[in-house]
Amino acid sequence: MNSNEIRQSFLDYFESKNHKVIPSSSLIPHDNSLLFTAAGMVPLKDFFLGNKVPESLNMVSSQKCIRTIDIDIIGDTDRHLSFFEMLGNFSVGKYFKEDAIKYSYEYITDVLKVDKDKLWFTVYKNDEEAYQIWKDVIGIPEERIQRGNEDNFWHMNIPGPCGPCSEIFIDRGSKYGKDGGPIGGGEDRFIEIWNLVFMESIQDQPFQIVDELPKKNIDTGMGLERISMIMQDKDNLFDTDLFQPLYKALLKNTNNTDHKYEKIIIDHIKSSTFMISDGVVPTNEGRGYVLRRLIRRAIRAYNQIKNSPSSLDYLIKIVIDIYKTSYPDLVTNKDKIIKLFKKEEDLFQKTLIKGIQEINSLIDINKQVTPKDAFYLFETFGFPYELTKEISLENDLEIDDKEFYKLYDEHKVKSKSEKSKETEMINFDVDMNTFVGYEQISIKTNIYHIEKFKDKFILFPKENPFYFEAGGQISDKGTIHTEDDAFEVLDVYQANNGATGLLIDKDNFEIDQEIQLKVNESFRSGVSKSHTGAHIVHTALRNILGDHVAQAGSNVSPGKFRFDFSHTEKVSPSELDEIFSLSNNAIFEDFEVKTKIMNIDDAKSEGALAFFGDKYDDDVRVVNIGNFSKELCGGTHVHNSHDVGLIVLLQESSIGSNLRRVEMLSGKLAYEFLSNAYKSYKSVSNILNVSVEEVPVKLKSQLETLEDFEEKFKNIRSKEITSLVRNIEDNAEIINDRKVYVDEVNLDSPNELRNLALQIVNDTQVEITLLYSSINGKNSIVGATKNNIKLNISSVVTEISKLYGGGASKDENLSIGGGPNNFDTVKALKLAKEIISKES
RNA sequence: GGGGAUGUAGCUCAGCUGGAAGAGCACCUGCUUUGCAAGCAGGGGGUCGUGGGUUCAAGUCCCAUCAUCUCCA
Repeated sequence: MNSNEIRQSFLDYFESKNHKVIPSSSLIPHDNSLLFTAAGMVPLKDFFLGNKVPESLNMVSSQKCIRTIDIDIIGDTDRHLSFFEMLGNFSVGKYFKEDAIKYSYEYITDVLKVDKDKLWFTVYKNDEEAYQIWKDVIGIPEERIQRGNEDNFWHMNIPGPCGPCSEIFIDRGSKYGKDGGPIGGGEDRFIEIWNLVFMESIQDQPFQIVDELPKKNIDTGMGLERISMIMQDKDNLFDTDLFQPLYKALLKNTNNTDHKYEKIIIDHIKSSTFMISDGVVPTNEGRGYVLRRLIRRAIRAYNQIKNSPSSLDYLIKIVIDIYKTSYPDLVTNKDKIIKLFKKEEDLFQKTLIKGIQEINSLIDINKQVTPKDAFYLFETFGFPYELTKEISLENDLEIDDKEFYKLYDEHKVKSKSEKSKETEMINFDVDMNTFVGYEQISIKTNIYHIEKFKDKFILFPKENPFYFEAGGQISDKGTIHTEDDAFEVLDVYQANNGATGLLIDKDNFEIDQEIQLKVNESFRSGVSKSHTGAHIVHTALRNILGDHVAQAGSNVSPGKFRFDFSHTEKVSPSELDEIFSLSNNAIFEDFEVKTKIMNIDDAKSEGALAFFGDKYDDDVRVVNIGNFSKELCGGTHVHNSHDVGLIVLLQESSIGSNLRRVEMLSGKLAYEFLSNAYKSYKSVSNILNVSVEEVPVKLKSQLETLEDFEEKFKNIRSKEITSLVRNIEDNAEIINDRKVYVDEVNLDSPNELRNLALQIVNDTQVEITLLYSSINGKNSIVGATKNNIKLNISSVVTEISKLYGGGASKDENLSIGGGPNNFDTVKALKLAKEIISKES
């Protein structure tokens, strides 16, 4: 059976058992606390937690996943992959252990036709129920059911749902290791193919069960790669049809075979392809950084074994070929994937060249490479440590690994960021309330729950019009009214089930009390203008710059908004101009803004943009701005594009490689900005005494005139100085047969003073000169001699400058000095002459 | 979010404890020469990223800011 057939048979089997087939969701999870979708249940989390109800309680999927925790191990083993597909069947409170176990057994033995005698099973140590089902209902001999400890208990490491699990293994026979079953036997012999999780309890700490879940869920996962390996009777994952085409193509371009490097390349190129396709861009932070590491690790491995300078992009095409039927997006995004990948290849090439330069100069100068040097190379230049070691070894230098990794760990600790306020988890046990803020901003309702929070209180109203910060839009502001009083809402909080509460600092409320909630109207309308504006700008950016533009974050507040997006280069002024005229024209088109709840598949097929990664949810809220923009969005918006008023671009900037940011104003703030700008402009036109339109031309000509005058002034000044120089020549005195001129002069700048001294010794018979000038009340002294004079003028100037509390430069023929203190100039110059007469 | 580094001529970069802005390549002119990075002589080209500050004096020190590279979370 090839892998496509296995995937399909799995979906078909469970569809026949009343499961709804759900599509693989994006690798970018909706939940921003996760880097990537790492399991089939990630997109379904809200259903399992009871926050939402799915259309069908039984579901089945083949979910693409990324796991990068052990990225450094990939290549060393035959088991680790960064990209894999998880086949899974799920039940939200519908069926439980017995059916889950029956289905899995039937699928494996009847559909895949795996030999029953090769199957082994594990259950959690005290899960008697599962044990009984395997033994009595299915009829598995007791010796092939083992009881496990923590490996057989699933939880998320936080307070929340948890439960035992049961795993299914296949015995690959004695050539893969010793007998004894999955627990105790050979790791490579007993391969885990399927994990069935029975989510039934609530824990407050890992393994501390405090309660039963009201509804019991089933969550299972079977790695497609592993089951393919079994079904295709291969030794390892890389020999399956999911990897073989890549492997064959790679071998054509390499000389010596090294399995480690081959595995790294094949695995990483696959995960990179999928990640870029789902909108990740190589950058220096977050998901983008993981992608960058994968790409660079692949290139580095390729450099070790390739036989000619070449790009790895040919493998991307093969990845797409393997997966195109299940993931047609790959084909659509092919050009984008290759473009971004090659760009990262080029960038890495540059960092390698730079790094090699640095390490060579270290070896040349210091004759050694310390662990500190190696870490410096790695941390500042991104130069791979193994490469540093290799080059050092070629020069008979060794580096202490331990010392290097010590520095690395120190750096990791130093980089740990402090928790921001927003990510604080609030674990209140509170029922869900209803958000009514799309329709109403003022409402009478009742309090159903009050929570003390630090020295303040959080009220939970049954119906809530306050928007909680999400999708970049900041939380609403407003007030709570009782019959005779009003309280300001200090902040909006959300409990982890999604119930929204209002923070106040007064303890004046009680459960069931009726209150009037009022969202600040102008605040809300300001935010809505900005949010609709952000959608318009998003579309404009995509229209002008291209479809690779994807939102990387946003911040929406009254009158101001900013939008971060992926883009590989600086946006040119003319592009910005186009983007903003397109945006403002959209405003003037009077597009109606309509929100509607629709099925996600329909939304997608209509081309709606998903701001962040999609999550599986049947119904999504889609915001349409005429036919101009269509986005999935939970935020608040104005009713018509003209309500935005105006969009002004403040600036475009970089926030990291391949990431740009635009900052904008909307509505009244935009008007005020332009109005002030116009006032300034108008006042400039008044000063120049021309009409506003003529300002640029007039200003330019004025500046040219100014330049002209400066030039002329310089000429006049230099003539003046020349005549001054002649005068000086006449007044020079003879000291020790040398023509010497020492005097105070009146000049405008230290530069002029220096030039004067140079002219005196270069253009006249004077051989030694020392000049003092008070320039803007500051003491400047300069001394110069003809080249053939032995006197070190620097020492003279230094001596004199000391009188003023300063110092001087050290050139023997020209020295500039000065000092901050007051001193009698006549005395100073007299002393200068004395020194000159003594030393010359 | 936290750390490290860089920004000087068209390009690649040097510039020490502050004291007259440099090299190589490229470019222009002339001579020599017509063969694999051609030689010689001369020349043009710089807001030293930007804005402040300290100082008699800042490419150099301090602060802010922008841009680029890079490691970590």
